[in-house]
Amino acid sequence: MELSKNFEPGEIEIKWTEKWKENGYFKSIPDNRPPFTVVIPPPNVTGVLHMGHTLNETVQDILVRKARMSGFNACWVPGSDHASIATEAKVVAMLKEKGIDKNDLSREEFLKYAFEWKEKYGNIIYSQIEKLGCSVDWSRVTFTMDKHYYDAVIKVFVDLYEKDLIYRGARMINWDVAAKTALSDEEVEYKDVNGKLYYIKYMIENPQAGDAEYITVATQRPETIMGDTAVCVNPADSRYSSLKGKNVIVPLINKPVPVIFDDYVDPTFGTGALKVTPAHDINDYNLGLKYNLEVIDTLNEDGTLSEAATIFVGTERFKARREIVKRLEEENLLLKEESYSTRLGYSQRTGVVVEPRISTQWFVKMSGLAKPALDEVVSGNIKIHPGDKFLATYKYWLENVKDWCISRQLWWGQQIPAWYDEAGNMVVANDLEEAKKKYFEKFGKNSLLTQDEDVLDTWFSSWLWPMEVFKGISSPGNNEEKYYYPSSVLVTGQDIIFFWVARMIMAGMEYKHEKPFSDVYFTGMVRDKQGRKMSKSLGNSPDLLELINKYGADAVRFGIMISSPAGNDLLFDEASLEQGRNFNNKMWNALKLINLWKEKQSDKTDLSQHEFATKWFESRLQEVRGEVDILMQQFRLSEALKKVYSLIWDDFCSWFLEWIKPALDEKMQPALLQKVEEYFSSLLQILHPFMPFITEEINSHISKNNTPLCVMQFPENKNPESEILNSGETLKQLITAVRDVRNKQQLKPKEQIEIFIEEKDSSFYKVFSDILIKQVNASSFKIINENTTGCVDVVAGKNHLYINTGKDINTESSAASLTAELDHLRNFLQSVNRKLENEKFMQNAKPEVVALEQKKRSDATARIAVIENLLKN
RNA sequence: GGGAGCAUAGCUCAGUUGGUUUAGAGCAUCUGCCUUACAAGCAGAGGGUCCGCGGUUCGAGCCCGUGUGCUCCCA
Repeated sequence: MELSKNFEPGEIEIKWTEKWKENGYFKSIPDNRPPFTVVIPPPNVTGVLHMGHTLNETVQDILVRKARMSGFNACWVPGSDHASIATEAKVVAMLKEKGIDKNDLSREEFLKYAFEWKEKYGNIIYSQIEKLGCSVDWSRVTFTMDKHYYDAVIKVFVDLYEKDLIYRGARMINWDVAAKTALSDEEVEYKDVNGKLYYIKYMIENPQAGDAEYITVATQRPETIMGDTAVCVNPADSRYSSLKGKNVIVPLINKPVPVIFDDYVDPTFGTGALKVTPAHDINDYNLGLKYNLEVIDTLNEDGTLSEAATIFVGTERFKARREIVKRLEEENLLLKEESYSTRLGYSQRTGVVVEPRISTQWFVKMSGLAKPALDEVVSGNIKIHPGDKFLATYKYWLENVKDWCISRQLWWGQQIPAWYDEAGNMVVANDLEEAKKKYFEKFGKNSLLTQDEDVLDTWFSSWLWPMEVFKGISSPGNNEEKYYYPSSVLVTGQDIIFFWVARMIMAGMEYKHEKPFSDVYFTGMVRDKQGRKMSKSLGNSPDLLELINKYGADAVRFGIMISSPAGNDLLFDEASLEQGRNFNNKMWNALKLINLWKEKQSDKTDLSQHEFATKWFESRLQEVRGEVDILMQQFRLSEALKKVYSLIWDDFCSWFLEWIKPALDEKMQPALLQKVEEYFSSLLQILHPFMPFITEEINSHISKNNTPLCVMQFPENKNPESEILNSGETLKQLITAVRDVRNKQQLKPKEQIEIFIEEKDSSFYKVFSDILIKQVNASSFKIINENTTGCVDVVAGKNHLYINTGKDINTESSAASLTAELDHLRNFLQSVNRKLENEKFMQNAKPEVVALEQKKRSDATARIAVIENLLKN
């Protein structure tokens, strides 16, 4: 069969995707094998895969494929979450384009549009996961708004409410004025910004003669002054002691408010006088509670000034600030402006500045749930990788966790199962019918009940993910759950350690009394090659499908894994994808070489001349297979891939294939060819979890076995023979050293040389002398006992070679390099001798360390003698 | 402001309880090659004050202290 010049991934990827799917290789049903369960961190249904996902899914696929090939019943559950805020925003925008205002729709109508939208766009993400080669079980796709999932979320809400772990109350919460909903603390991102501090006059009501007419209050937010209900100073601050019992006049609205005295105020900050706006600042709110102050909410839910503000009603908050500053100036109430660096909270979802707002919301009590989740990780029952980095963060958060605000003023999501009568009496129940029953039991009457309008935070559904994908909440104790739960590894980004990971552990401990996963592997963040975060606004995030089109999925997987040290951020550079593509071609060309050999086979059956090469390669294979196993158990996937890459490119292609390559006029022995194909197939098997498509494709050309690699089980690994590995290393060293001489002497490839080696143990060299001769284009290789003249001398390790190039030799440059090496060796020997002559070293060092130093001394001494001898001649 | 992590070749990183030839890899660089699998390649080479300073030790890239720089988390 004619093979293309280079590997062409496109059609091959489609072919193998189909084949895997048709045969259901990734479908998992419980059986006698041990399970290896992974649940995908559900991406937003609205989204497309970005590079962070790509890294994540690739890591999971590598682990899952490796497990599937190692005797496990591997089950990787795909899915997506409904992403309340993001999706609702997209649907609202889509409706707007159609000329429909969300406010004109009923909840049911809106949800109908939302589900239509989800059906249309929600599958993009799945096709991308498939394109990447992810071996997920498509029969298990789960969406956080599926019927059973929805019910499970409601069930958990009701249960936690009945356990008194959920409550409803008015609290200061983070308000997103764009999405018009409450946010949890974790959804707020703080950024340093340059703000301004405005110094404003608050006139004193009925000042006494000789007293000041006003006090100066510094504020960053003049637009909130209409909500002021007091001015607070420190009781120890002598500047203000005369104000006891006085009122001051709030500027612009001319409203008198009391001066209160509290330690909370820092006299050294600003002017030492604080305006108190209980509705718009958490600290002011607490002061308000203490001093029983009125709470005046001067903002609407969309961030415009409310009726309560009385002036600038309907003006957007930042515009209102500018207008108010202008008016204060006009009225001579603004003393000065000062630039001031501060921190502002931004909504993670919409990017707008978050408003602290008093609002009645639902909360989960966290402290009780946090304890078991903390213990599980601290005790090592759940292992975090890399642990040194994240354990402390995890601990700190759980030890200081605050209650979780779970209600959102949206429609897209699980509607809170609380029902109210007209007087505001409430029951919590799984559905209306149950609510009616409970209501009657509680209040002794029937009444018209209305369900809470709000939905639950998306994380309140995804924290059940590892359980409910197996229906562990909606039908607990079912066989699937028993078999697959707890899952094996969770692979996710470190940015959602609190949002998701910690909460999943809480939920798992609460509902299963068992961890949801045994290991957590945190991948780093994908940055561009300048180290900047990838973001839409910077436009530095490449399109995954374009990359796959350009390089192939295997090359994308390779590129992202090779530059992804465990847990560290990854600097994404297309050059690494190129490296992956080149690697594909390298393997493709090895296949082409083997195919050429197939076409002209000899009838010879004597393999003895290739015994060294084959035995050596077998041992290398075993050695690397063992190393890769260990690295993968430690989640050091990048290093494992590097090992396999080098085994294939260097050991197999550059060394082994060249060593056994028949001369131009010779044919290939069938028995040798078979071994080559076996080795290649083994290599492809080791590489398969990393690069599934090309490995399947090449293997299908060379393997007699029809089983695809994705389900082919790894053989039991044997121990490599260290002696032959050592000999192989020596042989490589010799070849390289002689080639270096050839280069330096500027020999043409076709010019032959003679090699002599000085060594007593000739059998050591005999086993590979044929290979050496062939690899350096020598006419002969002789073992001698004395010095030879007219040759170039080479010292490779302990081996001393003489090379007759048949040309005049450049003795000067070789003498210079020998002298340099001699210097180096003498220094080295000196440092070794210092150790060996040190009594304390001899007393304290372990015997094997001493022996090693002695060996270093004798080796170095021997080499020095060889070089000195050379330089004499 | 509190806490964590990192600093090794031009770049990205390995370097195991302190001792393995006075530090390794990939990429990049340089030199020579159109050698019949592969120029998206082959062969070879160069490249390091292990961030600074101090300490512990017979011995420090590794342990301790301190300074500097960067990154992240929390308020």
